Amino acid sequence: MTEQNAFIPLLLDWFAANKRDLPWRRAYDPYAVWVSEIMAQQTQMDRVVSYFNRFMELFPDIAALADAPEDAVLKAWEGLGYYSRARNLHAAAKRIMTAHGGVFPGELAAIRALPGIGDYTAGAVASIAFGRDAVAVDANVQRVLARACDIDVPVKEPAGKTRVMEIARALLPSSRAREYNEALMEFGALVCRPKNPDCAACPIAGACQAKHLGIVSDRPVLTKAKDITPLNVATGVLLHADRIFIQKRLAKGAWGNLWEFPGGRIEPGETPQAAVVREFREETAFATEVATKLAVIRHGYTTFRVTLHCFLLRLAGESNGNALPTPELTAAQQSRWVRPDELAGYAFPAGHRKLIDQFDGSLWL
DNA sequence: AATCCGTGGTC
DNA sequence: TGACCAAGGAT
Repeated sequence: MTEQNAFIPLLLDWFAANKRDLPWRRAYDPYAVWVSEIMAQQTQMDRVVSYFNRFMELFPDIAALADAPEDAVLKAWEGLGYYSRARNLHAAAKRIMTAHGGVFPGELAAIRALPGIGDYTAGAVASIAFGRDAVAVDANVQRVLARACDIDVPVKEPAGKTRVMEIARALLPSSRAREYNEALMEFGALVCRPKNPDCAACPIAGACQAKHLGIVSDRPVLTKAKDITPLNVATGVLLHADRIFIQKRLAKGAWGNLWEFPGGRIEPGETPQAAVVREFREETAFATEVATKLAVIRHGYTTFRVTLHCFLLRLAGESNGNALPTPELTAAQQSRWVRPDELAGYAFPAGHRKLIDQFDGSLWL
């Protein structure tokens, strides 16, 4: 791919005139750039900004983040998904305090060695925050270069990934990596979009091979998407003596270290009501019964499409007055009986958060 | 290499 | 409505 680095200056000009006014672009402070890059993984910048601003208010610098309880960091991340990012961010802040004297490292290798930072993020922070000559190849860059240079192999597979990386490195204008990387990504997000790319307004259309060949919609070459699995799940809000039972999930697996209401898959032939009672018995050893059905919530996560049946539960049989029983936990690391107004302070998976926000304490007290 | 890990927006 | 997909990383 030696043909055209001719379009790079056009891209840099386009970026200078069209870049969005994002908060971390004010001073390009390494901590702010780092947080923004972690938050932006597998989502879009527009969705990140409000989280970013709140995060920086709560944890204004690396020391504040390192000193914060992990629960507080996860609460600030609630709704963003991929919560290992928040756990790794927190762990990395602690490591920067101990191993780097509280100063964010400026060398590519040192950045890459931090937990939660891979090739992309290391290149992004090194270039954007420190001006290093490093590439940052994300899905935008893959798409833009696949179209501009007509890459005919899937960019998500090793061969295509390597190809894009080589091109990106070859085109990198020395000492201008920040603008270069940001320009490629911003251009991919705003003009050279996955669907409906705005070729009519494209500043590099004249140099785009896919455009020239009339195959823009065939670039990048996509790999087949994974099948979506429907999932029926039951969960229960156990209310006793004006308290609600919640448990903290295990550190590993989905929603690690977040809080939740007990529940689980509805087995074939099983009613949602039976499932929630069974799950409560298995996860807590509590004997419960359904008081009312609260809601049916639909939401997706990774490759699943969940139908979440939500119930209000009470303890079955003689409940020993207002005493709050102690569970035998099998699927959680700890549990609490909390007042309904305290639910707002805990980080829940999105499906459970939807349930909480839907009732907001109005029904269960 | 393949799988896991969330969520919400878009068309 | 449902399939696709986004400033990825860890194992």
